[in-house]
Order: sequence, then structure tokens, then C-alpha cells
Amino acid sequence: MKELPKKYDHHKVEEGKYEFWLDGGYFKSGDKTKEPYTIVIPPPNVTGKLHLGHAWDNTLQDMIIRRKRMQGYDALYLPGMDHAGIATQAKIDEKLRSQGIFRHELGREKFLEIAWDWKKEYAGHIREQWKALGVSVDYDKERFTLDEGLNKAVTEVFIHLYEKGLIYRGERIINWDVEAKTALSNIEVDHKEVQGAFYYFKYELEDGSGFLEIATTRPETMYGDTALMVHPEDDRYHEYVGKRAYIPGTDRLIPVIYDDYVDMDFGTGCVKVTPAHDPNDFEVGQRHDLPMPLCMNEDGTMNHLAHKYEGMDRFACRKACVKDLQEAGLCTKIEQITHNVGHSQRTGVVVEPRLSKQWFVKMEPLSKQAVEKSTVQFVPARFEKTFLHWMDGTFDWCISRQLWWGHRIPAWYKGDDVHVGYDAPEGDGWKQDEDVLDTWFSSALWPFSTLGWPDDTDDLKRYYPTTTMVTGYDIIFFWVARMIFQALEFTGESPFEYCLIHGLIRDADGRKMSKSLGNGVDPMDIKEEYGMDTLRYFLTTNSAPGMDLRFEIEKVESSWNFINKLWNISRFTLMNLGDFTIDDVEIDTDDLTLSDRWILARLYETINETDYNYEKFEFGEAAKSVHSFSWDDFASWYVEVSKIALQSDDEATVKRTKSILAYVLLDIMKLLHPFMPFVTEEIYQQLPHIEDSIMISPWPDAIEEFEDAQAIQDFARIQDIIKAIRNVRAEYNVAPAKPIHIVLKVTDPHAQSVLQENLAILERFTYPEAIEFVTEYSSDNELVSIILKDVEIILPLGDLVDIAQEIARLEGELRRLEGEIKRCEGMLKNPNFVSKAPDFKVQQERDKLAAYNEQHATTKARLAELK
RNA sequence: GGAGUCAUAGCUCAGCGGGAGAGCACCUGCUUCACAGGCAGGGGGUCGGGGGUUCGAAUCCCUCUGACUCCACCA
Repeated sequence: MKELPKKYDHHKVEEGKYEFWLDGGYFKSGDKTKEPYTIVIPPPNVTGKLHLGHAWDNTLQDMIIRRKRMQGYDALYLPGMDHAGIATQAKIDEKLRSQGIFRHELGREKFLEIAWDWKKEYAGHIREQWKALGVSVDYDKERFTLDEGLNKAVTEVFIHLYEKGLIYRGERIINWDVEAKTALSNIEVDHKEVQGAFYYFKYELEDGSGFLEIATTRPETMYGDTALMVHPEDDRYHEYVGKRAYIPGTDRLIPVIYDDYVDMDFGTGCVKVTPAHDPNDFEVGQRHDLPMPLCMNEDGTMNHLAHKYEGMDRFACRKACVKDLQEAGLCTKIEQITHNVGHSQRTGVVVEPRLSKQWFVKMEPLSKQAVEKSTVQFVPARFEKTFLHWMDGTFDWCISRQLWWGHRIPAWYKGDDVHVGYDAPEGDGWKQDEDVLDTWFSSALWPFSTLGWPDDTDDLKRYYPTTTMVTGYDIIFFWVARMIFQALEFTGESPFEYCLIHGLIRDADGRKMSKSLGNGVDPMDIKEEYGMDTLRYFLTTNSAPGMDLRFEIEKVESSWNFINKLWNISRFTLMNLGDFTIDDVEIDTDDLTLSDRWILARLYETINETDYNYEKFEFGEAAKSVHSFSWDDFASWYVEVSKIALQSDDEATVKRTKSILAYVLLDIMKLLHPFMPFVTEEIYQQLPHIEDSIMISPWPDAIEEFEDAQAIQDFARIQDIIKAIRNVRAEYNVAPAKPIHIVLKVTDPHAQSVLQENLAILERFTYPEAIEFVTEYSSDNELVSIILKDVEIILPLGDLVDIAQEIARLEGELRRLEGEIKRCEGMLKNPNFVSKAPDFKVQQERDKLAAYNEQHATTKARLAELK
């Protein structure tokens, strides 16, 4: 006889399972006889450990792929990692700095050697964590964004877009990260509201005729000013246009010009123009052919244009020059304001708009194509709007980064000549661009570059386009959108059929989990304490698609409790199966008791509901069906009922019951395997089974022969009677196991036979002294009577019965029934309802009304007797 | 300034066109031979306010209020 330990021990259960699966080769894809189903992992950065967000993301992917594998697909879950340019380089820099080493002292080559070592180390950590999560990824297909193959894809894409005129190099105002000393794209900048000020300055006119006053939030940029501008229709300023004014505190003169960009009603109506440090001013500068001097260095310190402030940090300079100009009477007013300021997503520093020569992707043709041709189905659908909305208004994408860790831009320069290609052109003197590409440039190709593109590989043909992408809404712009337009451009197809979007993980107080708040939760800590199955179940059942997930330890505990429940129903089953084998499992649908038919009918319904919700990616709903089936139906009722049959002397009865226990439990395990792979594997191994692993066992079938509405209805009658009796026992404080006399007044012949055939069940649950069936029962005040449909339960409780209480209860019941009757009649009297509502609905109401009327009459009669 | 989300039981959330649900918390009984992290019973909600569509609305539409998120170069 097999026996499981009394308590579910997640440590023991999870130990060795992953190795077992790996050894079995179950994660491998490639069975050509099957239809492919592909998910590529969103590649984690090789910067650190996986957090709860990854655990969520990866569990969702793994659930989908495990189910599809069981359903007979050639399931490919392709793993990989992202080099994460800025993030990784920043971390390596930091580590080097702590050792007193600076990147530039090392040189590019040496630095890259260190970076690759770093990658190797972190890739190892990440694989360890995938293992802990239990994700069934095919390691034979693992990729890294800086792999040779992917590098080839990146280069190919760059060259193609360049030749098509969709990649260009130009001087633009870009977002400059003064700490990382690199350009950023627009979406790598987070706008945050901060306290700032409007500083008013006097620009004195050259001819001594007075001054012009401007307001600015960034005084330090005045050293890059090359003009003042006013609106052409602004009467206040006509006389000044054409004159020249001094940049305050300097002897540099700048012209006063007209430009209709100016908003006359804002500020003073006069604006300083700093073409090298502001995107709008840059355009003004171009229109008026103004000089565009930078007044800052790459690290955010001021340059020689700031004369005495040279070398000072931009914010220190702001403070200093404001103070000096105040003293000189040239700063007239300071207004405190709150305004939005761009911060680098990576380093957090205030981004400096800066004129700089960079590479850009021309977005308009690509986004137009994406909007028109994308066939990706977002789940939930509303995220398609998010995607389209962004595609609609996106700016050209700055793709060059002043870093070393990344794909080096395939461009070579010699004087003014530029060559874009795989290799440098023939001849001496060509120098390759020092910069690398934005990390997202390579991530955008991930769904096809990982499968071998640009070569027309077997994998690409077989697994591309991929089936489902799972990711958070926070990277729709960064990644999803770019994958879509690049895929359409280069493969002519959308990169995936479905895109399942999930939200963010928040702490118990609803705050975003972040390093700075220190409120992050390490999935490995949860694994240690509750087990990964618990964490997975928690993560995938506590929010709807696209919604955020609040991390609450109480819910993790309740997930553990559910698994412990499953453990115990398995324990019960195994204790009773004895040496029962898979060959002994036999279900003859012509030879079943009501409870057997009922549990199988419920199983049938549960499989259908679960499948329906799995297909819609509604995992919370899918789990809800299995949860209530296994706990409320199987554990609370069938297991109890089976105890009767298992004690029978009749061998066939015992065998039938064991078969059903084993069969139903096995299906429960399979339905839950995608949620909790470890414990379901453990239990599967103990139960009679065929395949070597639950992972490769077939997904449960909803067998139509099991569908049985009559059984569900009949069993519900039994349950109702039992519940009613339990209820009375509680209400009258009758000890649960104290034997009581039960009289059932049944007139309906079908009800009569159902109850009589299942008398043992009634006895099992109600602890009767005797159960008596009657068609008439003489009035007696010392009894409690519960009136159900077709059945009246009479409990002669003698002294325990309180007539007044009983009258009150029955009157309450009467009121309830009257309410119901009124409702039914109201609906049925409404001609519109009868004519417009579906027939089955109308019939349903009629049936209910009949039943209520009958119950009402019986209750009223009983009440009359009492009075 | 645009776009979107949320408002349902004390808490956290499902449900999203046909009679209000779960988990946790709370109250009352239980050492019932799988489980006391369990079993049985119970209390608790005019489903944010107001309109509309519909035979029927928590569910669809409009509007208001409150919370949040993303996008956006007004100095």
C-alpha cells in the first residue's frame, strides 16, 4: 500500500523533478509529426537576478506551453537572454570603479572581455532560476542577443534599412544621459514632475535703449543662446526686432528675431533661443540659420562658453549664475513652479537635450506599415489601442549609443565618406563607427533572429511566426511595437499570433515593487518557504489579463492550502488504491451509481470550463473551475461517498470506485499541471499512470458519455437534503453526530427512488437514528419541517423544538417564497418578456414558479398546523 | 493637453446582459478513520452618484465624482 506523508512537503516534492524532466528530454521540441506551437521568452537582461515580475511572466509562458505540449503540439519554448547595453555596462562600470578601475583606462577590447565574463556568470544564475521556476524551455535552442547569428541579423537589418533610406545619420537634439554619456531614445526618458522655477532675466540691448525680459526654467543654457525671439504679431516688441542684446553677464551679443513659434500669452512673450540644448530652439535655429553652440560637456559640466562657470556642473552653474545675476540686478524674479523634467530611465539623472550626430531610424513608413498590416491579437484587446496610438505619433528612433557593450554599428568612415556594410571597404584609412546600437534594436528582431533569420532555416520555416508572446504592458512600446514593425518589414508577417499582456507586480500596499523602495520580493525566498508550485499558482490565479497583481502573503498561503488539500485527497486515494494498477482502471458507463455518474458529469463540465478559459488566457477562471471541482465536489462529496463503497464486500463495487477515484484524480492533476508542475508530477508518479511523466501525458478529454444533467440534478437533491439537515442541527444546537430520527415525505416517484437508492449516502452525512419514508405525516408540533421541491424533511426533535422559533422560521421562509413568486409572476405577466426573451428562459421561470407555488402551499399548510 | 484603467462583502480581487461570487478576516459548533494550515454551519454588499438603451443592466452607452497609469518639446 502506497502512502504519502501527512503533510505536503514542497522541498521534497520539488527536489530532482527538473533534472528528471531534463533527462527525459521532455523540454525538447522538434517532433515533426505534430503541429508547432511556439513561445519565445522575453529575454531577461544579464544584469542581475530574476524578480517576481519575471517569475510571473515566465510562469504564464510555461503554463501555456505545458498545456499545448500535453495537447499534442510540438511545443517550442525558446529561451535566451539580452545583453542589455546600458544597464549591463553601467553595472560593470560600477564594479570596476569599486576596484578603482576606469573603463577608458582599460580600453574597449579589455572591457569587452570582462563584459563577456560577466555575461557568462549571470547567464548561469539565470539558468539556475529558470530551473527553480520550472520553466520547460528547450535549452538546445537558447540564444543570446550578442550571439554571432543574432549579430548577423542585426547587421543585415541595419544595412537593409540604410539602403532603403530608413536609417540615416544626422545632427539632431537627442536625449543625453550625462552619467552614462550616451544618447537615449525618447522612450528611455521618463518624465517626472519636479519642483522648479521660472527665472526672469534682463537681456540688455546693445544700443542702450533698454532691455528685454525673458523667463526660463534653465538659466544655465543661456550661454548657448544665439537669439531672442518674439511673435511677429506681438505689438509690444516690434521696435526691438533687428536689434541685438547681451547675454546677461557676458559681452556676447545675440539678435532679436521674429518666430511664430512663440506663444504671446505665455511668460513675457519673449523667448531665448538655445538651438543646441532644446529641440524647439533647434528648429528655430535651423529656420533662421543661427549658430548652434553647445555650452556643456558630455558629462554635464559647463564648457568655455559659460566663461567663469566653466567646469562647473550644470546645476551648480544654474545656482551660481542666478545668484550673480540677481546681485547684478539682471535676474528680476523667481517664480516657483512644478514642471515635467525628463530623467534617464537607466541612471535616473536629468536628461540633457543636446545637439549631437547620431543614427536614426525613420519611423513613419515603418509605423504606417505596422498599423496597417499587423495581425497580432492582443489579449486583452484594448492593448491594441495602446499599440496603435503610439505607432501613430512616434518620432524617429535614435539608435546609436555611446557604449561598448552592444552591436557595433556597421558603418565605416574615411573623411566625409560613409560606408555601411558587413565589412570595411577595400583600402586604408576606413574607421568603423565607435558606437553600438540601442539594445532594443536587436530585441526587436528576437522572434525571428532566434530562429535563424536572415538564413531561411528549418526552424524559421517551422516555428515562425511564433504563436504567443507574453509580456507586461510596460514594454509594449519598447519591445512589442518594434517587434511588430521589424517583423513586418523583414519577414512580411506579424511575429506572433497572440500577445498576452499582463500587468505589474505591486506590494501589499499597492506600490510598485522597486529597488529604491526596497519592497521587492525575491521569488527564491517564496520558493523556499512555500514552494514554487504555490508561487506559480498564486501568480497566475490572482489577477485578470492586463491587470496588476498585488503581492499578498495571505493569498500565497491560501495557494499553499489548496495544494495541501490536493495532496490529501491524493493521499486518501492512494491509501485506498492499494496495488491497483493502470490496467485495473475501468469505467463502464452502464454500470455506475448516481454519485459516480455525478462526479464524472461534473468532471466533464469542469474540463470544458477549464479548456474554455485556458484558451482565452483566463487562467484565474480556469483555475477557479478546477479548484471548486476538486475541493467542493471531489473532496467534500465524492471522497466521502466513496468511503461507503470502498467498505463494500462487493469486489466490483470497490473496483469501480477505485477506478473513478484514480481516474478523476488523474484528470485533476493534469488540469492543474500547467499551474503546479512539481506536485502534480509527484502525485502522477504515485497514481496508476501510463506515460513516464505527466508532462507528456495527454491532456484530459471531456468525454461526452459522462455528460449527465439528470445525475447532476438528482445528486443536487441529495445534497440539498443533507445541507438542510445540517443546517437544522446547527440552528438547534444538535450535536453533529447525535443520532436523530429523520422522516422524508416524498410524493414524487422519481425523487422517491433516487433517495431510496442512495439511502446510504444520506445516512453517511446525516447521522440518523433512522430514515423513514412516508407519503403522509400526522401533525405534531414537536418537529421541524423543511420544505424542498418534491420533498419535505421532517425532524421530530421533541423537546428541542421551539414552536415560536419554528413559526418564525417558517414565516420567514414564506416571505422568501412570496418574494420569489412575485418576481416570477412579474416577469411572466410582462408580455414583452414572454414574447422577447428566449423560450428556454421563459420556461425556466414557469418551472420555478410552479415549484415555488408548491413549496409555498406546503409551508403555509404546515404553518397553519402549528398555529 | 491627449489616451487608457479602476471604483462590487471589513481587506484583496473575480464576474461583465438573465436571480450577487472567491480567498482572507469575522461569529457558532466539531480530536468525523485524507487533511485542525481541516470539517460543518452563519453574518455581511440599494455592485461609486445620476441619466439612457433593453422584456431584463453590477454587466452595454452617456455623464458626474474620486483614485491611478501611459503618452505629450510650451520657453
